Amino acid sequence: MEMDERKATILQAIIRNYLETGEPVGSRTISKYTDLNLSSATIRNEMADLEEMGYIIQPHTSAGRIPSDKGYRFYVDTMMEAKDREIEEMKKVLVERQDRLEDMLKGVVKLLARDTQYATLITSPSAGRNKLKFIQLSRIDEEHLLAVIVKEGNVIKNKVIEVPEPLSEETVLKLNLMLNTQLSGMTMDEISLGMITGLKAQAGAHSDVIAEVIDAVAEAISAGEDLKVYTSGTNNILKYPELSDNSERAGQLINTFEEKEGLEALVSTELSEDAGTGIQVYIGSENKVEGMEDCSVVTATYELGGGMKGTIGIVGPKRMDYDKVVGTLKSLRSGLDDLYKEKT
Amino acid sequence: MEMDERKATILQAIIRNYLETGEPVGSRTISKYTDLNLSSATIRNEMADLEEMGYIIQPHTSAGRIPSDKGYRFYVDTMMEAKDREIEEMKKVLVERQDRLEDMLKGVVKLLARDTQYATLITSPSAGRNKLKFIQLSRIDEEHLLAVIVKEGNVIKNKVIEVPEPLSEETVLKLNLMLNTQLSGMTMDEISLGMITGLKAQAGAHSDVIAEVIDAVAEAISAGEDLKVYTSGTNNILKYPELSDNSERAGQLINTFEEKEGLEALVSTELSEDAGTGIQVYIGSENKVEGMEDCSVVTATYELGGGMKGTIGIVGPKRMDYDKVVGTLKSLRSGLDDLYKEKT
DNA sequence: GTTAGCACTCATTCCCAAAGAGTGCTAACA
DNA sequence: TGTTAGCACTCTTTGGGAATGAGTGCTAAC
Repeated sequence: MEMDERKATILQAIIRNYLETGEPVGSRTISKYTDLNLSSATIRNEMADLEEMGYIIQPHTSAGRIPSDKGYRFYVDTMMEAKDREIEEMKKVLVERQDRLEDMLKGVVKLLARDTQYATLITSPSAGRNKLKFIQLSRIDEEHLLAVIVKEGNVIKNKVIEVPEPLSEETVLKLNLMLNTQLSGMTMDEISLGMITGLKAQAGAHSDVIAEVIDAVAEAISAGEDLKVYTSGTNNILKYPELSDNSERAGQLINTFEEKEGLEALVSTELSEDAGTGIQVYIGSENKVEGMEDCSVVTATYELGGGMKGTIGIVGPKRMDYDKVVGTLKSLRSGLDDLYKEKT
Repeated sequence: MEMDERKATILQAIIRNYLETGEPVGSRTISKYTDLNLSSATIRNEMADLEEMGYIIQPHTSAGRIPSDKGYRFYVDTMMEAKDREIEEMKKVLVERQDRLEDMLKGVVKLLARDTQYATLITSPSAGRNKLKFIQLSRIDEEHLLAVIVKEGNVIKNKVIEVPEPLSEETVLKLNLMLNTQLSGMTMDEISLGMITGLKAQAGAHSDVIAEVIDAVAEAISAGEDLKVYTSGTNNILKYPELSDNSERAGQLINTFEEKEGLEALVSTELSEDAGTGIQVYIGSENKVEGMEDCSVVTATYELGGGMKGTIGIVGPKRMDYDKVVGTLKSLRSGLDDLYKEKT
């Protein structure tokens, strides 16, 4: 059996209709819905074929058909067209350019949730290169030292270090100089054990301080730099009966969103061939997050320049409005691009 | 009509039972449940009285009674006894003393949610005194300056400032000195406009940098220092039909928790007479958060010493297990106390 | 003051019939 | 050979009682 044009049209019609209503769709509906001028009987024949081919499913005898994962996949792959939707509002928010990146991300994800009525998430951009720019030690008081670690892309990390006895201003200055001459411009890999031992030796009595600073540096530089995930619109999950009527599962989903557990998994798999659009669609069990088998996920990676990359994601039911979602994400990407360009 | 001992016993029995089952409770049940040895008919008489007095409500004729807000209030006020429950697990987590306060708070709130099966929240402790300890300016690169602002309690804020033209190391040192001699130890109120103008004049060509630093200082010092709220167990809301069967409302609740909107309101009202326990109970519409009229909220303030104060809250249905919740919060408070003492 | 008894009220449950949606198959048609 | 009309059949959904049962209020007796 082959997929011919008419079958494709019918499949498309079925999916479209199902996306709107969430109800199984019957042959009669399609007969009227499309402009093929075919009777319901003919449609029925075709539908039987489509079912045999695995694109649609009958929940029970004498119900209409609903798309299978394979059906959705076909739809997404072949029929999706980029609609440049207007999302003026979004751009406006982006352009307002909150000085705190964090707030901007929260704004974006919230707006996106309101616009699409799905659950959304965004990860903070991670600097691609992970180089140390400089370190600044300062005395806070007798017992505490503050280490400020600045990375490429002006990402900053603070750490308070307890010191057993007071250090003189002079000592602090010396340590500062030492650390910066040795470590500036280094990446994690380049900081060798030998170097660390050398530093400690130089520091003499204050080697324990150095050890703590090095720890902080390691923490700041490596460790996925605590990838932050912001979410919004979790409550939208309740709007789709197929996700919420099993309250066990709904609870698990909500929890996943609240605790952010496993969401990185959605976002970290860049492995697919996204054809340069930066947009990826996972249907049903195509995503590997536990409890999300009944959801579809659309993700887009964005760039803010300087190797700052992050991911935006939308999670909804399988009968998601793929057209709209993909369109929105595309505009959003370009919006973020513009933002960066304006800024430079 | 007066509240005598027997009425109180019956009311208590009704509430206890309702907390367990979530179903309206009838006279027959109470007759067997209590050790008063009264027949159901007598109980019915008493219940009629209690209803007249406003402590209980009949959802419809020929249903059992459920407690009214007033009934819960009576229960909470008079019958609650401190049970020192064992929460070894919690203490253990606390004692592990994660170096990052943030992680600790997240851990606590999560554990609390798992233990109680309600939705929970915690606010980051805010330093009571809001004094400036010192300011540190450093050059990041040609165009950027980093301002590190350290407050009492070693709370740190960073701000990257763009500068039109490069500043020499010397200038930065001078600005540093200037800022610190003038501003160290100040509170928000003490920094007058005159002082700011004076600083700007001293800075000469670099007065715009000073302006930005002052802005950052103001932001750091005032503005409730971005009170952070962490939540957990939002999905527990779905476990209580009286909250979740109206999916509109459930969605709103979940949204409130996700966006943290209005949760500050729960937490900021210290105005009540908490008799030194630091624990407060809001029943039904006693709390002022929109959409939370059907919930009860129990909050406890905790202290980490040095004027660092925060609030823990538990949100659940009105038929919350008040005994358990209050007990848990009490232990938790003392746990946090211990943690602080150990540390000093 | 307490209790037994009884009539009465409602929400809930269950069952069954009717309706309705949709299918698969067959036979007729162009 | 593809399309269509028609029909029997299958299942789900809906709606309406009837039965159930929990619980009350009231009255009369103890």
